[in-house]
This record gives sequence, structure tokens and C-alpha cells, in this order.
Amino acid sequence: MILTTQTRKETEAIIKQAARKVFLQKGLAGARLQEIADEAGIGRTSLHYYYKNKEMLFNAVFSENFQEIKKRIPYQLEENLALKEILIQFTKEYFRNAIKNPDLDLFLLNEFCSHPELMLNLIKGHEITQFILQAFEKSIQKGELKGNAQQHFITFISVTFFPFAAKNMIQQMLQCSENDYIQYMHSREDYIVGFIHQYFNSQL
Amino acid sequence: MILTTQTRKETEAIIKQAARKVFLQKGLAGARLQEIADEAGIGRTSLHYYYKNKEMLFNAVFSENFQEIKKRIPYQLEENLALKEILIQFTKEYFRNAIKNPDLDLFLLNEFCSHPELMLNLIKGHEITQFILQAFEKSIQKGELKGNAQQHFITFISVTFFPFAAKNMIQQMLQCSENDYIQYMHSREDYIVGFIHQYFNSQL
DNA sequence: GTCTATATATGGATAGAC
DNA sequence: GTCTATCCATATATAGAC
Repeated sequence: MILTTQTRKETEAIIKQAARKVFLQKGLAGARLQEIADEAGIGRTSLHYYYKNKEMLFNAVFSENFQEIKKRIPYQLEENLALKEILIQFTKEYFRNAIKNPDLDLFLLNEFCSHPELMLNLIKGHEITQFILQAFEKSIQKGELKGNAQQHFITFISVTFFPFAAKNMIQQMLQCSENDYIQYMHSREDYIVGFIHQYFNSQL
Repeated sequence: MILTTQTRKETEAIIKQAARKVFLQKGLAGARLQEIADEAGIGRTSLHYYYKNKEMLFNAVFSENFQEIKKRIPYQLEENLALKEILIQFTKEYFRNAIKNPDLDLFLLNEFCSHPELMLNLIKGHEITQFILQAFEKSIQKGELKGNAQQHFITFISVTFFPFAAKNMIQQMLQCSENDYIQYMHSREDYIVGFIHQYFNSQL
């Protein structure tokens, strides 16, 4: 670490980055303040100077991860864009950001179990879920799609979200390196666009 | 709880079931022995009579979950079954078992992160992954499918596995009860069969 | 703002009566 | 085989010197 005079904000940023790494790997219960302090290169008790306790540190980190996930989701989608276009835009934006941070997805999935109230807020503050779900419903009404909006929706988030959440599982199933995995995800973006087109064609 | 004379095995079964519930929910680090004991209806310290410590209890439970996942996977698939049939049979068998135990899927996903070596064994002992992957490759060679076997494979496990791993997330996104979720998963089985048929048709 | 020392809380493990 | 009491380790949190 380079010795310079750091502002409080800078030190906090270093701590949060260290904490993020440990929390994503070990979870809230499994993370040790010692490990976070080591990772940040400061004394363990100094952590308390910046963040009163573990939970507040977790919340600080979490609310940033939270923002990061939001950034993956294009909320400027126009109202009367065709469903196909909505899905394609969503996918591109999501992939662009998720490839950089695939660890966040599994973390989120776990948070939905352990802190459902918090996650409900994330969803509610940001009505993309309802927007896409309703777009599916409209599309069914228009006769572009058959069947059930919920099932289509589940399929869509499965093929986009899961490959990131299951990063480690996929690597081991395909017996490939991390680099190979990243390659697969890069080419998966185009694959999904094709998948969306076929999904609509085959339903007619 | 009904008071009868229990054999050691029976008591162990009760403890493991209680422990399973708590471990799946909280993970190894987050689980409290007190909670497991309460759930099992015995004293906290009595746990130690049956299992020396937390880790041994965890391993006992884990090795059973391990068996349970194996049961979901039909390994008696015939060699020259058509890919479409392989996928349909796999899906039916998987859903039949996963609906009863959707919690296991997220647990597994996490284990692939925290204990990759163990999980690799699970995969290797049971070559279903390679079998399906190769079936995709053969199908591409035969001209039934276009594109990349790995991408098709990832899509297939995404649409089958993810809806269980993301149980809580889906419930909150769709703002539905647990019963509604189970209903969706029951009807999803047929949806997936349709999905598989369309997947092949649209590729021609 | 960081360190040493120390307090406190929690939870896991053991001993021994019954 | 279960309970009470107790111990001990770990990890979080605080106080106060520097």
C-alpha cells in the first residue's frame, strides 16, 4: 500500500472494498472483522472508528452492491417498446455489467432468503419486474405469445441471471477455467439475443 | 412430539432433519446449535451425545443431501435415446424430486463456491453432465441443432435448476405465496416439455 | 486516527448428577 | 440418554493512551 494522506472517504472506500470481498465469499455470519481489516491493511479495532459495528459496515457495503445491481437494469425503457426489444435491451445491459461482477448474483439470491424485507424494497423501489411481467401479459393479449406470463418471465430471468449466479457450478460442470467461463458469458450475450428471437418465432 | 421409546437411529434422524432445515437456511457458519436443538425438541447439550460437534453433524446431514440430489437424476438413461427425450425425462425426474425440496438447490449452488472439491466429486461420480453435454454435441453434428453445445447446455440447466434455487426471489418478484410458487412449479414441468419441443423446432 | 488493553457477548463443548 | 452447571474459545465492541 502506498503511504499518502488519505481522506476519510478514501479510507472508507478501501474498507468497503475489502469488506465486500469477504462478505461475498463468507456471508455476513461467516465473515470475520479480522479478515476484513487484514484485507484493508488496517488494524482490526480501527474498523470501529469508521463503522460502529459489523452490521453497519455490512449495510454500507450492501447498499453499494444494491446500487450496482440497479445499474445493471435499464430503467429508461420506453413504455411502448415491443416486448422483444425490451428483453434484448435488458439482456445487453445486464450482461455488460454482470460479466464484471458475477459474484453479486449468488449473493443476491442468498439475500432473498436471509433478508427478504430488504430485497422486497429493492424490487419495489424499481418496478422493472412488474414492467417486464406486464409486457409479457400485453404480448400474450396481442397474440404474439401463448401461455402464461409468469412462466415466460421465469424462463427469461433464468437464462440471463442464473449463468452468473452459477458461475462456479458451471465452471465445474464444463470443466473449464475462469477465462473460458468469461468467454462463454461474452458469447452468451449474442446467443440470448438469438434465443429471444426464436422464442417469439416458435410461439406463433 | 409423541413420547415413545426411540432407537438411537430414530433420534438421529430427528436431529438430522432439524439440522438440515437450519443449515439449509443459515449455512454452516450462521446455524446455531440452540436452534437445531429447539427444532429437534431436545436439549442443546444432548446434541453432543449424538454428534461430537457441529462439523460432524453438518457432514452427516450434508452427505444425505448429497444422496438426495443424486436421486433426482435418472442415470438409467439409455445410450441412444434422442436428445429431446433425454431432456424431457431428465426434467420430469428432476422436477418430481425438486418440488419436494427446493431449498437444496440454492444450498448446492453455494456449496459449489465454498466446497468445490466435494462438488466436483458429486459431478464426477455421476457422469450425467458429460452425457447430456455429449448428447447436445451429437445432436449438433446430426444437424438437429445449430450453435454451441455449451450454450444450449447452460440454457437447459438454467430453466430447470434455477427456478428452484431462486425460490424466494421468484416469490417476491411475482409477489406470490409459497403455495402459488409450488403451483407454478407444478405447471412448469409441462411448460418445460413444451419449451424443449419448441427449442428443437425453432432451430431447424 | 491508530494502537493496546480490556470488557462483554455469544455460542460451542465438557463434566457429572440423575 | 438427558439435564444443569460450568468452562472455554472466539469475536465483537469499547476505553483510553498516544
